[in-house]
Amino acid sequence: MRRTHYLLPTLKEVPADADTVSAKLMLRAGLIRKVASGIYEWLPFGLRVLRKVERIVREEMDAAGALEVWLPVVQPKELWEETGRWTYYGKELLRLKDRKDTEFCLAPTAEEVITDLVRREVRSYRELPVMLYQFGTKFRDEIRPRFGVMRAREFYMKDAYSFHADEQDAEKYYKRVYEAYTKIFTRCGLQFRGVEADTGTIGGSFSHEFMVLAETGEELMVSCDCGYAANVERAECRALNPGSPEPPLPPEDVSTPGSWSVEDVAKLLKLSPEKFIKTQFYVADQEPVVALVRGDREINEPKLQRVLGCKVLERANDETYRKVAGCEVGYAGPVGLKERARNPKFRLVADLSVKDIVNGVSGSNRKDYHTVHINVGRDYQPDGFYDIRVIREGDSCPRCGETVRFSRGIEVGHTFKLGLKYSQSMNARYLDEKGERVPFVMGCYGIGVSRVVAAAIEQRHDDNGISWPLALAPFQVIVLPLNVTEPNVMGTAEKIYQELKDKGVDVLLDDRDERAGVKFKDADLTGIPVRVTVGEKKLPAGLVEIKGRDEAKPTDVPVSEAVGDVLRRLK
RNA sequence: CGGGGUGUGGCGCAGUUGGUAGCGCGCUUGGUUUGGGACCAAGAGGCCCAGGGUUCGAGUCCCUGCACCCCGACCA
Repeated sequence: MRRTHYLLPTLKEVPADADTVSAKLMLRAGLIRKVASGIYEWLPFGLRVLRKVERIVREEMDAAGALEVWLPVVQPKELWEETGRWTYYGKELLRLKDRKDTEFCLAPTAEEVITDLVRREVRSYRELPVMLYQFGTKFRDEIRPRFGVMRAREFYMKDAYSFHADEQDAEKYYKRVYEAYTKIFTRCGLQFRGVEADTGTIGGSFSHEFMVLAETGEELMVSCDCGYAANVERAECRALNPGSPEPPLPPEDVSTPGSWSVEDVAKLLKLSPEKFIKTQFYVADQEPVVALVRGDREINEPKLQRVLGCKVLERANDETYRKVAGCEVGYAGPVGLKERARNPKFRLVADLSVKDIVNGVSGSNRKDYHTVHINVGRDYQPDGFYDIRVIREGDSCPRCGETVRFSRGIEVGHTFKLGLKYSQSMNARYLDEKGERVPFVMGCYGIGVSRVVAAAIEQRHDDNGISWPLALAPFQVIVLPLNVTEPNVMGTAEKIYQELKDKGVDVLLDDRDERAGVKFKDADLTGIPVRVTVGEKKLPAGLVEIKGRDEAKPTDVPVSEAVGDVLRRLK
């Protein structure tokens, strides 16, 4: 491609509304332009990258036995009502009406249509398993779009859905997709990690997120040398090391007027927050629940929800709190709670972190008083000890016990074992060997294609601009004649350009009549991996300069060997 | 949805007590330059977000919208 015939509008200055590095660079390097909040145009240069990602994803999905389909963006209300998501999905679902006032939505995902398709077309166990996938525009009406295309409202995604006769087959297939994802992100040249993720309200046994490692990432995860890796939302926690042993003392109420937060009371009583038992109130499917966690820790609500097995988990309001605790908000504690409670019908669950607290401190269920020297078993007994807290710096690995490491990442892929959620609610069944109609076991697997592009930049850039991994680079090579009016220079550049093109290399010839500095700056900004510079300085000696985007200095190469040298670099 | 901010050539911004709009970059033309975003000269390009009001006169003051950005809440 010749630069003079290629729309590549680079910017010296950064548009004021770009927030992250990748958003700034995508605008400056001419990949995208913004049309509205969270809605972008992809220019030729950006689209090339998107297509490269798409191609890798497609090849690996095909290799994993998935079949590509094309599903509608505009989807009828009826299907979404079948699963309850027409109401449940909330405002993120963009709804619209056609001229006859029939209601539709713009697809944020495609479980409904795909399940509908498969229930109509797949009838027998003989046809299973079947995995279908598509690339398509998704629309999620995010409250606050940001980070450029990373959290956009309209984005490009690959979504795959598999249908199986039983759990085992679904899990087998799940692993296959996991491996395909690993290949995909490896081929993309990204540093990434597959981590255990929260299965959320959907349930099921498996969910993994694929994170591109980047300091600026939105997601926080833990990992360990033993191979354990998980999103902090999901990461399992062990019981904590008990402090130095001490004899249990008799419980005692102490006056703490006006202080109720762990922080304030700890200061007042000159005790460590680790001695505290924090008492939090929830409502799980209408039923009140009291959860205990050590004073310096936080309840992990998704975990609590899973332990309780409830559909909806909310923080209790003040009224519920008072009703259950029988006291002012802030002064509740586990001791005598069940006896004091006006409505004793609630569950009391404790995190593993409170199990070993000796002579602990908590609210006394009486305003302005706390109880000290509380001990499990003697003073209170929860219904059970569970892992319901958020993992924290310094915690140990749930597998091997070593201290876990924390890192940040960008979620680019998510694999999910759905189970029967959609097949049951949509009555999608097949006939098994015994002639019985049984629901499909399903899995779903997404990759944010447009997000991969942003993540690659977020991971690989420097002060001068982008540095594309070879596999994603819009052009692999840029040929830079420094003076296009000099026939020797231009002729040599043309020759190298043509030869590379003939070899099937994606090559850009910067044939603009611009000063050297402008071209160098643009080459760096746009991040093309290999640069061939043809200039009057070295050409009389029969040399051109070849430089990798991340190399500090160019290498002199004889003109005759230039193409060969470039090709070696592309391997 | 709550709080805050910003809307002025393509981009980044300035615009005084209200007097009819400017700078830098970019763009066009000519010249000089020519190895890391050159210089000189001459140009083109504006319904100052929209609507209403105050005023002899509004980019500027006052209402009302809208858009965009930031923080939070929400959602997963």
